[in-house]
Formats: sequence, C-alpha cells, structure tokens
Amino acid sequence: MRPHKHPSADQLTLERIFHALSDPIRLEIVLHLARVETATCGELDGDRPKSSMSHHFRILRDAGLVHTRAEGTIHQNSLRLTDLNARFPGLMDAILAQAMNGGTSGAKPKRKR
Amino acid sequence: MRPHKHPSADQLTLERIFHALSDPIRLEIVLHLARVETATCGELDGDRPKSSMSHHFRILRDAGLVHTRAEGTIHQNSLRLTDLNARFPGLMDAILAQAMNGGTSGAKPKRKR
DNA sequence: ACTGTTATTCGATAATAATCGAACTACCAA
DNA sequence: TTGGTAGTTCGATTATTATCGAATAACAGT
Repeated sequence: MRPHKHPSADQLTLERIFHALSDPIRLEIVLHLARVETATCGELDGDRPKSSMSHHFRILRDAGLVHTRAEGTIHQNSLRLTDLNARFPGLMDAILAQAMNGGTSGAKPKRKR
Repeated sequence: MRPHKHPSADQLTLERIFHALSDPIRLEIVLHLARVETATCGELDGDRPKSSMSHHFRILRDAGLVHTRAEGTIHQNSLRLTDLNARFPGLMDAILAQAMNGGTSGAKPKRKR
C-alpha cells in the first residue's frame, strides 16, 4: 500500500483537527477508536460505502488524529494520542471526555452516573 | 435589533463547536475574545468586509461560542465561557490554552491595535 | 429630519466538502 | 492462477460554506 503518509506531530494544526472532528461520522470514528484502541476500517463503517469511509479516514489521517498501518490486507487504525498529547497537551483528553459524555449531536443521550 | 438568538447551553453540540473553530478567521476571533473578554465586531475584523465578518459571527453565535449584545449601535461580543464550561467542562480551557500556544495554522502572532 | 456609524441581511458567485458507484491495487490462500 | 477480501483512488454529482458588494435597519447626535 505504500504506507500512508501521516503528518509529523509538529505539523498538526488545530484548524485541521477541528475540521476533522466537525463531521459526525468522523467524530464517531474517533470516539470508537478511543474506546477500543485499534480497529480496522471495516469495523468502523456503519454500512456506509467504503469509498465514503476511506475519504473520512483520509481526513482523519491528514489531520493527524489517526494512524493507519497496513497488516496484510487489513488496515489497523488507532488514535495518535501520544503525538497529539505531545503537541496539544490536554486537548484530546478534554475532547474525548466530553464527546463520550453525550456532546455529540447524532446520537444517544447518554445518562450520567 | 431584535436581540440575536443564542442557543441555550444544553443545545450546544461538539460538531457545531468544532466546525465553528475550524475556520482560521473564527479561531482568531475566539482567541482575541479570550484575551480581551469583550470586543465589538469592528474591533475584530481584519480589514475584511463587514458582511463576511457578520457571517462568521453568526456561525460563532449559532455554535454557542459567542454572545452578542447590542449596546446602541455597536455590538459587544464575548465568549460564553460560563455556559460552555457548564456544558463541556474543561473543553474550552484546553482549546484556548493550545490555541494561544501556537496551534493555529495562521501562526500570526499577536497583533494588537 | 438628516447624517454618520455599526452591523445585519440579501443575493449572486466561487470555493470547498460529502457522497457513492466503479475501477483499481495489494494481499493472502487454495 | 484464480478468486476473495480490505481499502484506496477516480470521477461525477450534489450539498454546504465562504466571499463580498449592495441594500437595509437600528441607533446617536445635531
């Protein structure tokens, strides 16, 4: 696959990150990855066309949020938390905490505990 | 003026907030407001057309990031930090801290006037 | 009422982004 | 080699956003 290009940590910008997270599908992907650590593209499509998902993954990669490595025919995705925390300490913690607590539009009003 | 409509705190969504912040102009506005607490629209245009700025302010208002109140002919804008912190505790702190620390693409350091 | 200031709204155009089928690549196994 | 699987890329279409001049509205002063 000629390994995907990922921006280096110091190339990340908040604008790109915010743009990547402004789409419900992508926010869902990020949220899922925050829970399971690593997942293939196929595990994350919600019955959506592969080409659409590939598009969203590319934006997440370009924003530096997600790292994709090919293992055979499947691609393992994971959040680049180490790089993100190095570049923007505390940011992802805050974002993920709020996203998991029902801050997203698309979905489940999650009850507190 | 028919006072601007502002979403209530519990209507805010992360998607809208991220979308609002994904534009360099709007991020700059938010950053500026974080420093000065309150400012008129005119103080925040960078020699850009008024209509463009009004557009951006509307998106910031719709996202719940900015509150605008009319005082005579001028409009005072301020960040809705109280509401934002109530809805998404820690989020704006993290975002503003990183944005002020050079996370923006424009990388234009402070320009004062 | 008239004038200047501040900002919003309208309307048209341009730029950017999302969607998705189809073709394609890479890989693995039989 | 054939076939199946996992993703990407291409290309066309649609949808959403941005930009900005012009018109409009609200207001303060004179």
